[in-house]
Amino acid sequence: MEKNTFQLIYEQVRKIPKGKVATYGQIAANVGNRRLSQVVGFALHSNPDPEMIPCHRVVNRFGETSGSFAFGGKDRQRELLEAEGVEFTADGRVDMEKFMWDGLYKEE
DNA sequence: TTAATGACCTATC
DNA sequence: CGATAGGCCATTA
Repeated sequence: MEKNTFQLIYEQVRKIPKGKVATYGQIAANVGNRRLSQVVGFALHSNPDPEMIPCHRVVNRFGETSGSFAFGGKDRQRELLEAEGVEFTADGRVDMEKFMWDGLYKEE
């Protein structure tokens, strides 16, 4: 069982604590290469395992999804995050300054 | 197999 | 300071 890039990405996404959000670049950095930011989005876009891949906890650098969502709708994301305790701004974004995942670069 | 695109980010002009 | 272009990795057609 080899760990593909997708698996690594899913690992980070699953490790996101409830009530917080992480950015693609952030996850990519934790995976190993920050350039994988796009691949992270791709992994979630494909969303082969939505049951274990909380895409709603993953947002871009601005705190919002790019419009697409594999769960059922971006509106669903706001509901899910709000249910987790995440606050949203009038801009319709998540308060990254306070909810951005703290687990940065976990070097072993 | 090659080419192009992609839920991005960073650096530069 | 603001906007534009590029780049990187992987997937899909």
